[in-house]
Amino acid sequence: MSFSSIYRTHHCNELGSEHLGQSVRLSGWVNSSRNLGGLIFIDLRDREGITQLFIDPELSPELAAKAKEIREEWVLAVAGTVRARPPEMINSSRKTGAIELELTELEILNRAKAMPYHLEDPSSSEDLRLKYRYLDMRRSGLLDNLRLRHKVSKIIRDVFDANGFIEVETPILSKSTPEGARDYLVPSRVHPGCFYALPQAPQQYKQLLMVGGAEKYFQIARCFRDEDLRADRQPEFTQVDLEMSFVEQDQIIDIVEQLLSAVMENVLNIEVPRPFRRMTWKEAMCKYGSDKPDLRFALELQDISDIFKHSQFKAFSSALEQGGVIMALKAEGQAQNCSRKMLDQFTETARLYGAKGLVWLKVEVDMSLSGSAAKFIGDEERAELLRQLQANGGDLILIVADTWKVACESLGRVRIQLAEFAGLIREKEFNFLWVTEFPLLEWDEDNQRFAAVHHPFTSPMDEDRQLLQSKPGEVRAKAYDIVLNGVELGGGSIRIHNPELQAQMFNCLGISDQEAQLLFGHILEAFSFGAPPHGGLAIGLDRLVMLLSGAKSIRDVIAFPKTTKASCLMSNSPSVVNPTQLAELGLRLATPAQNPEDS
RNA sequence: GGGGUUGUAGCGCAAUUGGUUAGAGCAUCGCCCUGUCACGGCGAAGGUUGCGGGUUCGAGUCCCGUCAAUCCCGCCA
Repeated sequence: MSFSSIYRTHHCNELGSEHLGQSVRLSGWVNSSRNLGGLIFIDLRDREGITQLFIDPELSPELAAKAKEIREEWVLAVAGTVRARPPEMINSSRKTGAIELELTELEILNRAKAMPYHLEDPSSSEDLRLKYRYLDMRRSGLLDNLRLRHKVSKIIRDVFDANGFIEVETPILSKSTPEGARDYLVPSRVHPGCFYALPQAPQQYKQLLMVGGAEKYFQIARCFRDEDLRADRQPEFTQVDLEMSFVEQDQIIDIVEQLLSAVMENVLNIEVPRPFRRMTWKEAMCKYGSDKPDLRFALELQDISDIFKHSQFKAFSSALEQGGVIMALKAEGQAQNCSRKMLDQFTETARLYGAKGLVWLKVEVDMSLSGSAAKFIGDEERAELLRQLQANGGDLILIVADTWKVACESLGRVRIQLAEFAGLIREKEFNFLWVTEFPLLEWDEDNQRFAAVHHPFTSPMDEDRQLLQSKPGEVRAKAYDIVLNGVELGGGSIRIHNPELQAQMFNCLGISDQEAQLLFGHILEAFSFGAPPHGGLAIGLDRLVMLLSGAKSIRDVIAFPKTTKASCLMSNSPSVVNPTQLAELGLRLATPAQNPEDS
């Protein structure tokens, strides 16, 4: 790679003892300057590193005069001679620390105002850093994350290419569909009253590419969802999207494992054992209380309903009477470590996720039980509980009695909190996991109908097809998620390519033939012209890079992210627009505009 | 839509729990300094305590509302 131009012959992390005596040119920003009166030092920084510049005012008074006014972050082009530092002045913490550049020329390419905040201060508030994102990039390590992201994208493209995939761009101006997330809408000028939607995912296009015979498609695709944000959710984000024809689940899984292991090997130099572990959704929920379990620590939930079939304890008996379950989590040796305050926090977590409460029991040295509900537990129940959980003195037992879903999920959250508290998580591990056999449909209480867990084109498992009419809630889907360290990295499914099955699916979802035609007519028509069996998957690129870089938020791996209120502090978007723009689009505001800038 | 945290000088923080003129550091500006590397020394300037109400003789501090950032719940096929 050549850096050579009229501005520089080398970059700022390049010069060393082997360049002694050479005349070179450098350009960059002033990282810091130290004027000692009789000597002037300037640390010049470019994206590669820092080189110390040196001026002796006695030898070059005109350079010294210029250097005197130089401030942080000014842009300089300099020329000089590489010379060795005195041995005791070598800075071993810097690659270029053995040398310095004795200047013969100094050009100020640009001045800079005083920085709005200390660029290297990691405690700087995030809103300032977002407002001055371009300054944040200079020193905070953000640029390193963007480089890492570039590297990941590059490897992904290489692996896809080597496997015969074609990268295809699909439209950003797309069609709104009622399922799923809220759409971002774009008004059409030529069709007054009509709107495009920004894609939540390239889902339909990629299936149409399969009908078109592309067979192996991928795209690093921007997706848009107008929902409330989180540390791991931005209104626009990037998916590594893929789709293949004439395949079943195993071929999709294989290519994704190739992608991820290549990324791990090339980016972090970590070899990931393949094939990745697989687990059914049911097992994940029962054992870990999550559809994206973190397997960097053990701690499995256990169903202890049978032990308490005749329990006198009302919290247990009423849950069972209502068809619920009693789930338990045993934390080895944690009875002493967990203070009352900690147990209260666990209880709060369980409640946050819908549980009515959390029962905790400490196993004493004599194998008796103490804790909130100990007195409601009979001797026989106690013995059976300790036997099933293989509990010993000093263990802590946490119990939730509720509906199956609430009991598993709430205790699953407690499981994570407990692991963090007790330091059980193997932090350095990258634990990949496939979760398979997701349910196809989920009962939607609000709308009193079944809704697709994945999306309406997901194929049911062949052996469960006959349950579609009788027990829709029990049908499993050919759907699979890839999970890394408790984070859902991506998911996909084998799609329905058979028109009758698709009609049956719409029927289950309560979508009439007419509605289906209106919403999905184009894709249904496409499928009627000979659709190949196909399936695919999408990986959240932002989340993947976040995990690889160790960042706490996907904002740290996105060049210009938005805040939790979906605004950009740097450009002040969104903003009000000119009335003529609205008029052109045939739009009139029902509520007065509230420009975030004004408030 | 709901809950938590935070908001004091350009920046990150302090202010003895309601009591005099809101402080020191970094940055800025001026002067000094020959081996620094977050150089150092001396000096100056810098404030409507996010905003709006309220309680009080007195509010940065207590109360209510509001705005912003952030974390979480709902939501995210």
